[in-house]
Amino acid sequence: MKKILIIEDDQSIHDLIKELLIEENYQVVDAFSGTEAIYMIQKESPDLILLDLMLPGLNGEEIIKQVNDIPIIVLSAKISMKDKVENLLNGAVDYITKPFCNEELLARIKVHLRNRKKKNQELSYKELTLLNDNCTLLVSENKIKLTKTEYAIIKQLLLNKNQVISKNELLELISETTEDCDENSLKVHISHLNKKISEYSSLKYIESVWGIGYKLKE
Amino acid sequence: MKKILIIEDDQSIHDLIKELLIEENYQVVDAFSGTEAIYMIQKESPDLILLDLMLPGLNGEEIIKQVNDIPIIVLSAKISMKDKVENLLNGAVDYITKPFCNEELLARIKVHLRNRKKKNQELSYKELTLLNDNCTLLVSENKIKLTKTEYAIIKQLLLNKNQVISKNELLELISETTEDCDENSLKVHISHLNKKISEYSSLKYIESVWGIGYKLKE
DNA sequence: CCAAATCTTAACCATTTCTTAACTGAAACG
DNA sequence: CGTTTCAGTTAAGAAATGGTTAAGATTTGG
Repeated sequence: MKKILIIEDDQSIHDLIKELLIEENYQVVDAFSGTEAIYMIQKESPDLILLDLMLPGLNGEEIIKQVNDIPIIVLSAKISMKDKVENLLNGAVDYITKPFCNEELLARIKVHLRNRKKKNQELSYKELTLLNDNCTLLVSENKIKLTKTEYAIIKQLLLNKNQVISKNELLELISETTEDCDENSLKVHISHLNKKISEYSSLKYIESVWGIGYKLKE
Repeated sequence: MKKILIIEDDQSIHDLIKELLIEENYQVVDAFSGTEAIYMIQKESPDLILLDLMLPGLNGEEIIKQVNDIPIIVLSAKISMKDKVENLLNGAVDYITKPFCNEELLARIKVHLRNRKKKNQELSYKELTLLNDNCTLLVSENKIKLTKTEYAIIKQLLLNKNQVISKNELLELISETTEDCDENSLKVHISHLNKKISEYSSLKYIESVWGIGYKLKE
């Protein structure tokens, strides 16, 4: 499921686009100002960005310059050829003038998502780095091969660093990967994980919180 | 120097565009009919195609369907949204309605050449080189003949070297070539591929990642 | 329309991973 | 201090996955 960031301060237009995208089964994240946009790009790393040029805070042109590897489609009421050409040359991949036709927007979104593979973003915490390949954990440069369940578990812990995850929550979160996993099975997986990590690190990374669940050691 | 193919039967428009592109230091090749276009695409393998839809011989829509990995910008007087959307979905990367502004055309050409540069990778890896003929893989000078499904599989693996591709993803990617392929069938194809490659190489190139998918051996 | 090439199906076995369950140790609590 | 409950470790067996092969179905090319 592809993730699209809508950067648009006009609430009604924003909602309109959002509804359209959700109907087409895209995951949508929102930003209503330039500064919020930069934050959301880093936090969510969307697959594609729809950008209105006139924004409070940082303006659209600045955002285009700061983003490198996510396709940006500019949606703008500015129809001057100078704007259009400049933004395309600066890094936008398309420029659609408002008002636009929904079908055309959707078609152009598909064009730019086509063939694009999701960016390789890595999760990390201290010496640990989880690669985006579903099976590798780095412990300070050393590659450890994980099973898909172990990968799912450490991924959730890394996504929630500094927080305790209850065992039920964790089981729920990994249920897509590993269906029939109960608490007993979970503690075996955690044990395996700690054993694998301890081969390359003196820290015991996964800590249990008595009666509640697990978290990464501080 | 990038090579652009202009497919346009109207001589005056054709010349206009050609002049514009040459001024911008592009190398230009010409086609004035659909059939000539197909011939020129094979002979010249241009980096980008500018395509007028209404052509003698094969029409533009057919050309779009036949071309896979060269970006096509449609230039058309047809302004109906249906045409626009259909052609974009069928494989065109952009659609500019005539009459158009020269600067916009140049900007959009740059956008799509830029995209292609990022995407375009050599289809080779260590001793392996995949020829562009849909059926030949070189293993250090030795030609191996592949079936179209085997070709599609190794192509996707080469396009995603250093990454694990899940079996579902792989099935999705080759579905255009081979429709009714399931996981069982896939593992047979992979087995055949490894067998063929192993005749000329001691490395086992296609590695399975247990429970996840496949990747090329590091 | 036939022969050859290719693809899918299914069975077999080897391997990896997961779960189960028993045992041991530690924390909470009266 | 002893009991209870939870956590960690371990090993064994169950289950799932991958590789190989061959047979039959389907497609392709002459």
